[in-house]
Amino acid sequence: MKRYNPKDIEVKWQKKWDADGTYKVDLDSVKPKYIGFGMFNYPSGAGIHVGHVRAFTIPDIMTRAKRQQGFASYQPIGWDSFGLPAENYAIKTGVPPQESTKTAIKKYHEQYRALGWAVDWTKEINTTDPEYYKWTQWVFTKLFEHNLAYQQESPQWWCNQCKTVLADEQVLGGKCWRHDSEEDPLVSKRNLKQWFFRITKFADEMLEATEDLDWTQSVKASQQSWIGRSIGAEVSFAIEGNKKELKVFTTRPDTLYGATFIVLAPEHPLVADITTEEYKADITSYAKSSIVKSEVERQQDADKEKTGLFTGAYAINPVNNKKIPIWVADYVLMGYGTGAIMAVPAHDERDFAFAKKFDLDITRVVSNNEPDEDCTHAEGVLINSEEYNGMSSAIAREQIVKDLQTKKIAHEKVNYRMRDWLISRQRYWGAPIPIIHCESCGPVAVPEKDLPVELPKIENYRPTGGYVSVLAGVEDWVNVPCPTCNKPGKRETDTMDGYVCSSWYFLRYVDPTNSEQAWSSARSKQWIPVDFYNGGDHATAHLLYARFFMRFFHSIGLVDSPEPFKRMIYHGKIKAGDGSVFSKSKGNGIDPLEVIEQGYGADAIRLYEMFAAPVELAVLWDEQGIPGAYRFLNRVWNITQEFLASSEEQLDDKITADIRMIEHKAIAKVTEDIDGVLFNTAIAALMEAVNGLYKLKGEGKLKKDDVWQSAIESILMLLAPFAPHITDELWSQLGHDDSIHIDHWPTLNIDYVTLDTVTFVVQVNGKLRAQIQLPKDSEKEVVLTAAKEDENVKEYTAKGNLVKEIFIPGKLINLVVKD
RNA sequence: GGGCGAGUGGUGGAAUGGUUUACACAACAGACUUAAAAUCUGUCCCGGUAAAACGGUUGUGGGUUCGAGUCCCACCUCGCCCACCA
Repeated sequence: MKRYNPKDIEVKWQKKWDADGTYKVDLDSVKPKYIGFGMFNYPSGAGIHVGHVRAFTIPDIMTRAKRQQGFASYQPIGWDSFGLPAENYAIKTGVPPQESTKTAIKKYHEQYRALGWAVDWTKEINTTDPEYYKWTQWVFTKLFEHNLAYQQESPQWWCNQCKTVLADEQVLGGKCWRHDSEEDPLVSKRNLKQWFFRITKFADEMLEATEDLDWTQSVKASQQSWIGRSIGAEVSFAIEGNKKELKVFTTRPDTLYGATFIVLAPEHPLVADITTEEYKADITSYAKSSIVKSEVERQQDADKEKTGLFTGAYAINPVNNKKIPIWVADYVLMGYGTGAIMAVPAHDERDFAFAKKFDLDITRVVSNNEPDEDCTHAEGVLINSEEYNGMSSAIAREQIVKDLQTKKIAHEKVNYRMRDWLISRQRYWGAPIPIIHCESCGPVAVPEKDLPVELPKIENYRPTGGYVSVLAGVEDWVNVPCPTCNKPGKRETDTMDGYVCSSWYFLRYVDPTNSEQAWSSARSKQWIPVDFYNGGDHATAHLLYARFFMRFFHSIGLVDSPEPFKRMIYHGKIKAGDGSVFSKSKGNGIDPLEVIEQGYGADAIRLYEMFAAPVELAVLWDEQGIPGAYRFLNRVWNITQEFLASSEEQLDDKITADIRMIEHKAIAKVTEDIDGVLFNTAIAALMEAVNGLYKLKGEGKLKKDDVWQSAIESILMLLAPFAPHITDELWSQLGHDDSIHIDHWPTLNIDYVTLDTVTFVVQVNGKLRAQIQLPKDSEKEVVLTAAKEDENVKEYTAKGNLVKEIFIPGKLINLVVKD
């Protein structure tokens, strides 16, 4: 009997799949389509560890199952290969990122193949390939054409280690997303002229659509909180002795009578204008230090003592014409709302803390159950608000805005937490922004015929130290004629945020070699949205960006769907046994190739990782898990060998029914669970089926018979998405010439899993007292009679009077007994 | 502080409002073996019993129900995301 040895079979099948093009999809197939994959991978020098295996096995199973079920199933592959690690490596070693990226990708190829992931290598893409970033640049020019890409000078996050600005979404807890460990410093702000994409234009649409997405709930919640819509009003306050008006945003216009002072952000343009001579020196230095001080330091600690200064100026509260002081404080942020607030200390904790510290008036205007001396955010009934007294907060809120609106003092306003997407990066290893600056024409997009704007090869990658990229020093690249007027112009020297490349790649996947267009509409129509997407890291920003791009493409008729990903799973991380995260810096990542080399094989790693827990949950790496999975595969192998070696013999009806029951229960459960991405229970069902067959084998009932063959083949087909190598091997040993992975999925026959006789549970007062075997469709009276005959049931019903019977057909009867 | 989610054996985890603990890991026992590994078979929530019966048990307390791990309310703990966003 042959023994299960993954080393013998896995490489053999990987080669055969490659040679046969088993996973090559025909993009113009007439079969129903299915496309699924994990989030774009960055090919780092270290390769993948066992944590990544989970991320890529999940879509592998989904697309494999669909391929077996007769779909044109496509698991694409590509590399998100622009980025800082390769550039930093170049600075250190002088090896061009073009080369180190290629080397890294090679290692990934080896790992991906060894794990048996069914990707279509013939359609591989790579963001650093000029043929790809040509179209990334084209996307930029389209956005520019539609006024959704613009330049603006403003204070921006600056990571001093990356030597570049960062988008809002790339700052986590005040630190750069690439430098967020404890020893890393906070990012700071620099006033720079930068390129932005107007993502906020779609904020509302995206928010509305989020609820209906078939995505992991926590990811949807993240999307919603990032977009952060709040509905309120913008109210204008007159400034005493100044013609200009001061606008504030508030979500609580019902508390307007309680606004006892105004607070401006230190950067607010009116600060210089209104500050009186007496306070000018102090205010100027406060504003200066606040602006230089990173905004994160200002925000970091909500419990921090409030700081601020009086400007000497007063505003007039439009509802009661009261004179209220205008202050400057760093707890008000220029980037949100209007950069100015009406402070209502009685009903806002921050304003309350500020008022207490600087001894400002506190006027309660909402009455509720909260104690008077505290600040309360809760709603209630208005007091101290003249004609609005007695109104509920909700009604007053609308009424006050309505009344002020007629005087053009206020109007309803919706605000978003999300800011426009800053995409400029002052680094070399990115896609150049395809803009030429011309003195007479301004910024001009590079015409499509001149794309791509290729990255020039350079010798020294070290950033200049200023706030520009090294590209600024490549003179013969920078100096080009203006495409419009032909006068001398200069190229934009910033490159694009890597997220730009990864926000549209799924469209390139469905038309990877198109040299005329980024993608054809026929292809996007057929294949997009993506049926199945999964990821586990940096998901918020990437998903927002990809959704934004799709909405933009949709708005100009380039795609049919406004959403990129129909179904999205956010899987939990795999952590080291001690609970720490696998990481390069810790050096605790386990290379899956090592585990394969130990002899367990790729199938066992895959199976273990899918079986350990539901996909959304974090999992601690368990050394014992792989041998466990290997043991199960071994049982599958051995029973197949024993079947092949067994003697032919007719089975009796009882055994036939038992085998079919085992087979079809597994078909029903595994098919359903894969569809629901419930892999751990699908695998458990397969184990149960194999255990059932082993039991029959132990009783000497394993014979060479069609019923046995069918059961074993069904189990192999159901196991194939999880363990592709062993199943294709056994499939061929069972006499098949074709691959198990294409168009082979067992069909459920419901009759085989329907029993004529079932176990009825008999309860007395909800407690189990007996189990009786009866025909499945027995009437209540029959079950009741049988139940009453049971000795144990008799004992309990004798304790009182039977007042009621609850009957669930085919399942249960509950006798309710009372004294 | 806000939002989302979760608390079930020694462990990872199962469970359409209907037999709690499927499947596995670890542990223990038996078979095979000179022996070990591998493999096969069995035991495995707590109390109770020779074995059953029986009683208790899904973070805590209450509620709805014939019946609650599951639904509702309050509380405790943990995880993730957001957070001086007006």
